[in-house]
Amino acid sequence: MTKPDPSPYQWLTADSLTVAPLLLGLELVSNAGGIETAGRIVEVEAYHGREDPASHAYRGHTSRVAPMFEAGGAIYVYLSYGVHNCVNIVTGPAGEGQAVLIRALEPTIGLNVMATRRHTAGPRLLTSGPGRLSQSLGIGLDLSGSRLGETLSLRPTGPYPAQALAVATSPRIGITKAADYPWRFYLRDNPYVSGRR
DNA sequence: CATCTGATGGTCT
DNA sequence: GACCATCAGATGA
Repeated sequence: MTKPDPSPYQWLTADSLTVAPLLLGLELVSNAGGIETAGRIVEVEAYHGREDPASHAYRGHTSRVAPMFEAGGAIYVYLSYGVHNCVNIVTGPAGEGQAVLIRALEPTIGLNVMATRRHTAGPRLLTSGPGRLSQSLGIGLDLSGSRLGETLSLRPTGPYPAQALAVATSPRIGITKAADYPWRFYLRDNPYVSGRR
């Protein structure tokens, strides 16, 4: 018999830029409220720690961003514009402050539940965007600081075509100096990738 | 299609 | 009191 892997998320302690493209194609599963909803990750955004001006960890360790300084596999949720929750998967070793923002999913499980939570049934409006997908999966601020394997987990899905991986290097909003490294990863031509380019 | 703007609340200064 | 890793609805072309 095979014993369950005690640490199936060990690979998330790698650098956020390494982890980000590996998250594409995986299914993000939520069991919030005891109801299963899920979607395939099609767009992510990598953030570094203290040296990345765009990162919430840039200004150091505060209570809000404390989960970002946990070891890879932790969940960091923040409230955006007073309206939307956004989910990050923390990466890197403890103390680094790295994370990957989940920007878009292709909905796979519980579309009806998502439609109820979102007050719309338009498939593209369910999980195409960080605020939308969090609402669809029932992800609240209370999940910040939890770990994958609790309410949220990752599950492998089928492979995607090699040419589907796309990378953007355009400068982030708020950064004077253009990002000199790739930071946004998405599945090319996937209809659920968010509109922002 | 593109661009603009109001909503709204936690966090930090 | 300022600042947002966003979204929906409105308006104009």
